[in-house]
Amino acid sequence: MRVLSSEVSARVGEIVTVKGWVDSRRDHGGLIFIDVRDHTGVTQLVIQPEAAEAFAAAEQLRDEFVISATGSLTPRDPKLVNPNLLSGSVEVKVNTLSILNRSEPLPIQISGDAMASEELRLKYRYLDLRRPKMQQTLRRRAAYYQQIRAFMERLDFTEVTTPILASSSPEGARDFLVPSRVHPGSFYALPQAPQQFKQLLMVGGLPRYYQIATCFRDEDPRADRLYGDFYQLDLEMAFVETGEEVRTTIEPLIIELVTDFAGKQLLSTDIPRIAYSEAMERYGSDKPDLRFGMELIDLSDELRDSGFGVFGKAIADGGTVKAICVKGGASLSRSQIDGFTDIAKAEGAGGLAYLSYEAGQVKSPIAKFLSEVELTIIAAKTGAVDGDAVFFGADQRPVVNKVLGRLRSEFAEHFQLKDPDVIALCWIVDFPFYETDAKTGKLDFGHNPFSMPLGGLEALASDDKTTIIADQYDMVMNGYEICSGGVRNHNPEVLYAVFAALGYDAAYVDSRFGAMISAFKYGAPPHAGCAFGLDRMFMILQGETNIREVVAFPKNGSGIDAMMSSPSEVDDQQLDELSLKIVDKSA
RNA sequence: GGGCUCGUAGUGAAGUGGUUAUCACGCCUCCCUGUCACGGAGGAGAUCGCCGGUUCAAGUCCGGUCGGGCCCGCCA
Repeated sequence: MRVLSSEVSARVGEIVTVKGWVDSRRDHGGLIFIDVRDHTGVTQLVIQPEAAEAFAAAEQLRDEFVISATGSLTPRDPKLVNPNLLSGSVEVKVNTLSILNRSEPLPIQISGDAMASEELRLKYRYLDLRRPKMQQTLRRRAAYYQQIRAFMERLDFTEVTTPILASSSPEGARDFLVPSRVHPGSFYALPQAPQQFKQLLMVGGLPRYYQIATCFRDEDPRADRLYGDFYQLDLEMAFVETGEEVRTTIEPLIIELVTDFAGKQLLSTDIPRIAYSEAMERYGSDKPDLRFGMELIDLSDELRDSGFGVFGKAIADGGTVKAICVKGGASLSRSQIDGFTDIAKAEGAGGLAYLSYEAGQVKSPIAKFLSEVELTIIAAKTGAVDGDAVFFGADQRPVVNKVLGRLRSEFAEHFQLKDPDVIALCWIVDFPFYETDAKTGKLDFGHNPFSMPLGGLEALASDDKTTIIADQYDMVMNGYEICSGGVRNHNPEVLYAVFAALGYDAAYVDSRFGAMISAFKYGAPPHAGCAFGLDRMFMILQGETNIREVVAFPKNGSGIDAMMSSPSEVDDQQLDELSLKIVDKSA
């Protein structure tokens, strides 16, 4: 009977068998110690020359050999206890030892503090996964899913799996296409989300649906975004007409995950609802990190007639001047400020003006352009005191918000204001239904066309379409978007009107979204829902900043799985069956 | 598609234009009966990612290229 490392302490005096990998071997010539590792920890084996066969086997052992050892579990002499091991007060005096499998020298080191590059870790992921931290992550993730499912079941949501072979939808991310053999020239698409299926389930009479759904998107990845496939907690509720009902339904799950599951401190259980426009004005972002303040202060009125040309001109051109007060910012060196200036420029700023408050003085390249009154007002409105620095953005409003929003996050990072033990949640609500494309000046959908415009047909008739609000909402966790949802537009008349506002006629809508629109014509109940990015939320709850750390087999930044060598070329015969021809392999 | 950045034994790192490229872990041989990242003695192992250039001389400087990472675009 196999005994795990976590169990050995309770088995003193028994004959036990332990199995696992050789974590380390300490050969004293006449006495050999082996640390054998399983998924619960490490146990020390002692092999003495008296057990001749076992001793001979032990002499051959190398790192990561797979072994089975049987012997008596004995307490260690108090002087020999290893407090660093859970099993450190006992050891196995081995009688028989068998080598279940051997291992070549490893291409990456599993133990020790020098960790291999991510490139190699992914190529040899099966070795990387043996590391205790990765082992723990895998099991934590299973527990995470279990807790989510338990919550959803408790609330009478029904899990339904939806097709992986689906059809291409013209909106959104790039699709992964799968060629049809039976229907040459036709393709399935892997779903970017089960969006249409879940809405059709609502039409199909299901009151509450959920699914831990695999989603596929062919878009470039980021540290917080996987390439290819990822998982969403997808849910939808029938006869729900407000986003608030969805939010209050699902909120307790997230609070539970933050506190019970992750053991983190929730900044507030009273989760704020912040309008999109307000979030942009106060935080310069639609996914603000609320663990710290540093809000954007609008100084346009105060600096309208400023002697500093950059400020005055920005306002005269219809723009705005805003500022953030960085506590302790006066300690920043010139080169550090240069670094932040580069970031500001990358976000579209012309430069980065600032005031530094030191020893009762204002130090700044621009101070000489500002009047005493202006300096006093700036200090008063931003709350800047000795030791602080105030940074300005002066440009068109969207640019200023974007620049200062980014700087707010960067300064928080620099001054370590992002407490890893605290989780701050908020809902961003009231997204604009339509947006004007900054480049083309053309009106387009802000988020997705299937959400309900607040005010319905009446609102859609408005002259300024950009004022129309969608009943749509995101949940934000520590500056990451973890959920997006909306009240769906289940009314064919309104759906046609939504597209008509952009110049698309009914025939266009019918051709693109046929199944949805015809389903809605047969008594679709009002419905609303949302979807959480499970990989990303888990990453945050685990305190990680790289999403690949919490996924067993992620692809790299180029969409390549170095371990499995995917994607890969296929046989000509396979291509023939699919009526496909590769035109240019180098392109 | 663009910007930044990294690429040196199996792994992780050091390396000021100038001798035979340094260290740790790992690997091989030998010694060692209480170690626990055991210790000791010795050894093997590097086209400094690749191509080109500057130079008397390039791991080091320059250009290109390939690969990794981060970011922008993109991700309804």
